[in-house]
Amino acid sequence: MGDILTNKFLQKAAFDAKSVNGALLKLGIRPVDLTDDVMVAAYILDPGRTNYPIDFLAQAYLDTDIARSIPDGIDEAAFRTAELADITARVAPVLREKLRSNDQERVYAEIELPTIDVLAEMELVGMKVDGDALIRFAADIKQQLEALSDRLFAIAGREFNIGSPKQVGEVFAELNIETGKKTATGQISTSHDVLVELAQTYEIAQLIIDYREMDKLRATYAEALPKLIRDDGRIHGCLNQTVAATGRLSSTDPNLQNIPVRTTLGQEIRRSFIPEKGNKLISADYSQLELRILAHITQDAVMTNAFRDGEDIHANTARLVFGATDEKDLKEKRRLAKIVNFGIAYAVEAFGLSTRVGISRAEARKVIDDYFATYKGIRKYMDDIPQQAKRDGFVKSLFGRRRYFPSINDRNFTVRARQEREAINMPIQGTASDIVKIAMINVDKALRNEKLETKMIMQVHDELLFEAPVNEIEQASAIIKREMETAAKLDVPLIVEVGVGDNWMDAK
DNA sequence: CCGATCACGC
DNA sequence: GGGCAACGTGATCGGA
Repeated sequence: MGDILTNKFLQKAAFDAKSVNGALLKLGIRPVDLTDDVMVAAYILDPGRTNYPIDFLAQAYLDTDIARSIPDGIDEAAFRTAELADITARVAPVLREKLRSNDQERVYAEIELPTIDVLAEMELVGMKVDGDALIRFAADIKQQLEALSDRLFAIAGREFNIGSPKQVGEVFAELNIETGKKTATGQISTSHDVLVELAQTYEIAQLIIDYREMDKLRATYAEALPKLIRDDGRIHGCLNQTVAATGRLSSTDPNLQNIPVRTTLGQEIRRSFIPEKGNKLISADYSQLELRILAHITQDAVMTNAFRDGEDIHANTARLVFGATDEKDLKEKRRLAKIVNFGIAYAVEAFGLSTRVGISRAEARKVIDDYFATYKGIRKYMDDIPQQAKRDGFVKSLFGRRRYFPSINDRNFTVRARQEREAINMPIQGTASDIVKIAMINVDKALRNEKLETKMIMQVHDELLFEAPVNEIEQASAIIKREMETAAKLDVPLIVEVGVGDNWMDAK
């Protein structure tokens, strides 16, 4: 079996090769030269779907159905396995031809297929987590939550379920606290933004904000993660390749792409991700990856030159758009510029910007106008892309990844506007995904070539995380930085910042 | 079981 | 006039 699977002269098509190869890797077999993964191929053809089951592939690409019943005397599992193999083999050439006619052979063969084995290996290696530290942290948090509950009940004059937005709204009503906002279902809104407003006047609002943060850390991380640590002391989650419509990976069971980093309390969770004895963690982050891609795609001269000159892009925006002059002025305006720069990639409108920056809608309108007057190429892009999506039905990343927009001509303004924003964002986020996947493939190959023990263990969209023996740190860091920065050649440089530490927090 | 709401990441 | 930042995962609530 191993001989067949590692034979380079045989073509091999699979359905969900990561699962198959992951199982083989555990047995010490490393399959090579996978010709096709029909699940991944179907994802590249239309990444907007939520899943790609074999019965869908049979129906959509072979115009056949899977068997409704199993013949007498045949084991069901065996039959379905044979059927899966049959459909996989028959659908593979059909998908290949569609990829070819879409000009997507390269994103498939050079990015997605090689990514599969990298992900299988990462899942197999996993991440070491200090479960005892998390359990201690959970106990500590729980005490603080109880103290918070007592204070909240005292203020409310009664007990209530703090975890229920509905009951929080009821308590606000009883205390004559006006939130002003309602949710889509007509309930009193207790969203974070509303609570921040109320916290100016009412202590209870701040306490609920604090409670929610701590309860999140307790339930989702401190209590959940230790249960997932396997006998090897590590968590082996899933990295999903066919979920996100833009080409990003997603992470489940558990989600290791949303480990806290922002708040002091949350950072305690991140500190529990550690290397084995004798190893360190290496974190490598692309600096401003999406904005650099935006500069490249739009060919905007001002933004492109800023990146070429190695300038601080947010400070640059603060000067050019907000007219910042002296240092003191710059500090505050840089903060605003940062919000605007991020908003632009998501096609933010005046209203959204105004609530985020804390200015009036008219002022926000002017900021956006000034922004486009400065970065003229970006305005053109924002105008062109929705038109392209309306004309072709899809837009694409720099490497040919596509996303379709079936509702971009919808009569409903909300539906249409949403698809326009998604279309504007996709080439940016999609190209970032392409580049990071290429980097993963190339770093993995380079580490292997150099016979290093350093292992890639996580990807968080613009960050790669590695675990390395202490004596390999310098060499591995150099390889990682080099391969990531040269993963794509754009009209602006790609810059990667590398950090080393004894936990994920300190490696940043 | 599922939609709504909330919170975490990029 | 409406509705209002892209992409995700997961915990919890509360009604069906």
